[in-house]
Amino acid sequence: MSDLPKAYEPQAIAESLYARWLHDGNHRADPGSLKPAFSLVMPPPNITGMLTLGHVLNNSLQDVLARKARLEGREVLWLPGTDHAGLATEMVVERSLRKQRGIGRREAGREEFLRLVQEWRETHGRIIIEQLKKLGSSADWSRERFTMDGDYSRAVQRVFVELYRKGLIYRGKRMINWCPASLTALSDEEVLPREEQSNLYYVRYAVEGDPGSFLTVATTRPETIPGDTGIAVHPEDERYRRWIGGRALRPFPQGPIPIVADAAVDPTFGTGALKITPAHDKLDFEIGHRHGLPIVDILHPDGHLHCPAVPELDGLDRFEARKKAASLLEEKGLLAKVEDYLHTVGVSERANVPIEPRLSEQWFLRYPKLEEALRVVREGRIRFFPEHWEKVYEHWIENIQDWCISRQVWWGHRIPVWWKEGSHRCQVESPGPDWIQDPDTLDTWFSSWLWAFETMDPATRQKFYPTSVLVTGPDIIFLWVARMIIAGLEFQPGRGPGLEENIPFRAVYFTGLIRDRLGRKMSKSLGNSPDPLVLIEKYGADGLRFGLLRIAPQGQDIRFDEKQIEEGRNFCNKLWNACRFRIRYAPISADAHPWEHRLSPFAVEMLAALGRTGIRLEEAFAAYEFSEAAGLLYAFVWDDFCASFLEAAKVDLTREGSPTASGTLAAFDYALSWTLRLLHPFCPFVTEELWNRLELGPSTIQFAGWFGAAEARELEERLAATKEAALQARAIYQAAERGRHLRSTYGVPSNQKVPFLLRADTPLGDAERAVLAALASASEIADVDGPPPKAPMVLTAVGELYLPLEGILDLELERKRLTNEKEKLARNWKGIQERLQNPEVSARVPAEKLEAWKEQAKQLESAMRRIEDQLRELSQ
RNA sequence: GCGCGGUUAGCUUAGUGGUAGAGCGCUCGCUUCACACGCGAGAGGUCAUAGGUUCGAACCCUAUACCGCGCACCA
Repeated sequence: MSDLPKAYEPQAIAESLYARWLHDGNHRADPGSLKPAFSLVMPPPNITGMLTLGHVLNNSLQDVLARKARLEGREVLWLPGTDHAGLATEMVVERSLRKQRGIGRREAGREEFLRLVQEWRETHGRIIIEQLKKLGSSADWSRERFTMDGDYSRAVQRVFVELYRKGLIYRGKRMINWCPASLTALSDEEVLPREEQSNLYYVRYAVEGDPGSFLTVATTRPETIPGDTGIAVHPEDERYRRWIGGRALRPFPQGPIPIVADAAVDPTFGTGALKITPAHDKLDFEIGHRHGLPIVDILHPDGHLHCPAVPELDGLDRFEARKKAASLLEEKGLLAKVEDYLHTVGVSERANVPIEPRLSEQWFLRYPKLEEALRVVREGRIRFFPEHWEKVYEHWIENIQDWCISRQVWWGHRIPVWWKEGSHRCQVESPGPDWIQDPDTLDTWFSSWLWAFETMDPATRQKFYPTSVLVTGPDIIFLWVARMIIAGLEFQPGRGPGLEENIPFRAVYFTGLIRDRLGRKMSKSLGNSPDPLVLIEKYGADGLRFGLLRIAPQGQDIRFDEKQIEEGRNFCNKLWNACRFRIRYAPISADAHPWEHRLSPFAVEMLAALGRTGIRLEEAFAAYEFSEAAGLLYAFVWDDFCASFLEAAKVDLTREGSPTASGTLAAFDYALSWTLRLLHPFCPFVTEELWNRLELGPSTIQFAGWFGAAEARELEERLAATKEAALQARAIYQAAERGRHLRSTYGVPSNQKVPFLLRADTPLGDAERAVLAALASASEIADVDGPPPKAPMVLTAVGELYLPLEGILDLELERKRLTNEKEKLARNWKGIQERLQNPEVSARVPAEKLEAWKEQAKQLESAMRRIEDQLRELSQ
């Protein structure tokens, strides 16, 4: 055990510690273990992903849970992996293909393109995994899974076949969300609403057989006019009633279209007349369907117009066409007016372009087990933290739509359907050489919804499924969380048929979103997302983790500020230096029993604070309040342990023949040993390093036990007889603080030792007096019987403290200070008196509370009297 | 439009009925023998607004405003 470097240098230790943990297999989960199980599955990051602060937060939280569980003696499985992210990866690879060879995936061909994706995945796909290791994540990397692994892929296909046979998966021609940039269908959940400033065009349609009459329609999309096959008005709308059943003239290509009545039209919006383009709008499609209107598709899949009948528009991009259509209308005198209009458009999550509602033949899933999915959450078998996400979940389940699961994407799980001469078969293996497999792949989420159990072999499932908790962001509550619950209930991977055994997790912890200092979302384009690896480089993984977790309250977004990470690092350094201090005194005891020694009041008080912290920590963890837990530990280490106890210990340890010195060392070692373990989940590296350097126990801290509520209570019981001592320690700390206030008020510099005088309420022992002197930087603290002449005074919990320095007393200042103090006390006293004298209060407030107030008033009175005495003294 | 959160010191926030707490930042003083990634002291708040309940409200209720999020077929 040698002296420690002056400051904690995270870079120097992290790598080798992590390598040792891996080498020793410390994070491997053993399904055969007899220990109680604790398990998590890591939300698999995309293979295109780079580590973001969101990942840091999410994985730090999981690591805290995993490491705490190991310390508690549980068998932990934290199962990691990556997600193939069909569309995202395909876009990334296609982009680089275009850049390098100037061709798209279609020119390259399916086989060649997939080869390139594989290649890309091998070189880039695990970057984020390596980054997670730098964070200290204690996942069981030997079990790393990938959603395109052979076994996993087969499971995805088997599940498809199973659901198909149950009649839950079907093929249908429906209105779906089409992404014109990625050229694929999307599910409703992958379409995000975005507010856009656009225009509302008022277009005049001539009414057939009624010369000079026009029906004006308000639309945001004049470019879809060629696809109009009708006009709809509300059946009760008096303005248009006479025209129902008639026809209007479509401006281009010119032609008559029927005017129909439909209750879905809102007569109060726009003009109350709606142009019907059944091929390009969901509502229009429904109305068109009801009235037997033809469907005219005027868009190519890529969003360019396909309408040879209107050459001016044909081939234009949809946004170009919009402008062109407006000017065509203008020319024809059919554009009544244009208004500015703010509205919401659906945007493709990945490609970030407005989606097109499009009629298309796709595969759909009718969700099974919805009743049960609702029930397991309502009945608390799965608990959400924060709780309010339950409502969001319920609302989604109750209004659920069939899931469009096919994608016109190559990178992904190929749909297990085989075609021959227009007929198809659904099975995993090919039915024969002349059968052709469906070209489409499955939505990536159709594979991730199996993640909680298809990543586990039977033995692992037996031990670890259902998992204990899922830590994830609320942005994927539908995409992933809800679907995983449904999958668990439907496929029943658990030990038995009960709901309880098949839910994928018992709790879901939703993290907050990390925003920048100005409250904006982190995004690449804003350039406001710091690189976590740079932060790790600067502050260490421990500093980053602790700093971030301390400011991440449950359920609230986090405003990120690098200052807070700096604080995390400073905290680690504080801990480091407390250990550095300890090493200099005496050998450390790995199994200290402070209660077997004679203890100073300061040691008692610190141990009591440890006990309090332990109990509150347990409550915080039970409620998944991680920032609360980190805050408790921060306060204990910084305030109770370092600022108070350690400073007092300096006196005890340097006093010749102090009878409490051995107790102070024992208390130090005992508290430090537990503190390191309590902090280990938050700061794995520095705690492991210190644990080893101080030789506090076995070769790794990771399984060294946990200071839970039971241990905390046991400690409190052992200290029960010493409550008085703890109070005394607190009184001395308070007196020292008041003394420093006096010094500061009179401008005595910190480095100048000055004598104090004390009129003590009860005699003060030498040891306590020495600590008070040290904390107040006093050269001595001498007893007096009465007020010394003309010396500034403060009231303290141990008596009146005077600073009797010749010539420094500023009478005016001192009078003002004391008068202010008295007034403050008086205000306080008055408030209590009013309460006590109010008959309604005494009638309602419990007696013990009244007693406490009376006691408080008495103390205030005594304090005021003393200040008055002093004021009188000064004016003599 | 409906629903859910939030609004406390310059910033980040704790505080679910009895005199508003912390960290950062700021000001001042300290190379005090663990730590300047530190130590000490101080200034700084009509708890978003308006009503209500209560002896008493940051806290409970009702509106309003602003911010964020979810949901929704008003073109």
